[in-house]
Amino acid sequence: MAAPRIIFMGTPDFAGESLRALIGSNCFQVLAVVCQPDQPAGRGLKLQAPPTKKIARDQNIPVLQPERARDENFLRQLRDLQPDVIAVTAYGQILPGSILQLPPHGCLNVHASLLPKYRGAAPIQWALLNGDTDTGVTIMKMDAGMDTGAILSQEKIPILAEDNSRTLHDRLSRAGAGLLVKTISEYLEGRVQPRPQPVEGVVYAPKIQKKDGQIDWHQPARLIWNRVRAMVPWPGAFTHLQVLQRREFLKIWASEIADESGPHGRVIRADKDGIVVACGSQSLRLLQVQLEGGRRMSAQEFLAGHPLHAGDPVG
RNA sequence: CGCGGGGUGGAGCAGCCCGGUAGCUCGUCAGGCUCAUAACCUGAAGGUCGCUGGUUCAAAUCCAGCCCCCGCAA
Repeated sequence: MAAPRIIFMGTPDFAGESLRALIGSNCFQVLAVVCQPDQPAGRGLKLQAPPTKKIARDQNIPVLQPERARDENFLRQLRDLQPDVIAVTAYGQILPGSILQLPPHGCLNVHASLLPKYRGAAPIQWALLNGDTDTGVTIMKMDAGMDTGAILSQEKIPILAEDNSRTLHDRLSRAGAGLLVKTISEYLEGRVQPRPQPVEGVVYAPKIQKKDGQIDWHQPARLIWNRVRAMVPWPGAFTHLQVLQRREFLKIWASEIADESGPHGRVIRADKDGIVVACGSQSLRLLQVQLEGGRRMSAQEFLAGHPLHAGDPVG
């Protein structure tokens, strides 16, 4: 049987892993890669090519970047490629029915959670925010709803104490990529059937916003710790610090829960072992921080130039 | 030309506005104290002050250009 004809739709690094796996498996003909248009990003707001576009370019695979996924010309281009199936990973736009129904075998999607838990844009962050101890990836056959498609396969992945959204993202993207390659083959050969998602256990994981990084020191240390882990690398859990008459942003990149307690939002102790800040219950030891405009550094380095003492307010 | 902060011994910072002896915390090394220590005390080493040019008797400090790092915004 000839190699299945696939179109890949996906934009960020998470998708890049899937794309690489599809190409690397040598089992498929990747006809085209569809991703979001280049966006102004970074300092200076220069146009940046999405990760998947770079991969496609290196492999001489045609790239399509429609402004809107339901654009007529774009749909015609897709149709002309005559895909057997479309693989979608973090594409970034809702796909209209006209695309979902375009390939004979439909559209398969990689989602970074064990559906129906965490439908939506930020499944990884929400798993950490909620302090889950495991999560996973799901391959589903897409339908018109938001991550409501029938499940083809799932793989459970443990969440470690030292995980943050970045590390978990990386692990899940690799797991998703592997599972995608395996599942597509089985699906096209008719060896797996889509199973509707359970009606129980639906949880939504809305997009994370900048303000979600704001730390509320009234909360128990464990919740704040979860937030710190969830907000790496973006937007970063942040609080404020009085520095030389000025209230500055302080991002917290790594922390651990400590037992000491005190008035919340106050420094309990600041030494080589970290900056201990009292929370609603227990306290949080800040291990790695970054002041506005500065580099990310260990608490010890930070303290060398920004002395903090017991009782100093944070937040 | 999106907005803004910054580049000063190994690390983190002050000094810059109002030019003129290189400062602080930590680390390193040596010595001391101690049963002992990452604790404490004493001392020492270590810097072309991002690069280039300009102004000046004199530039970390003022001016111009360039390189690099970071926050916001996306």
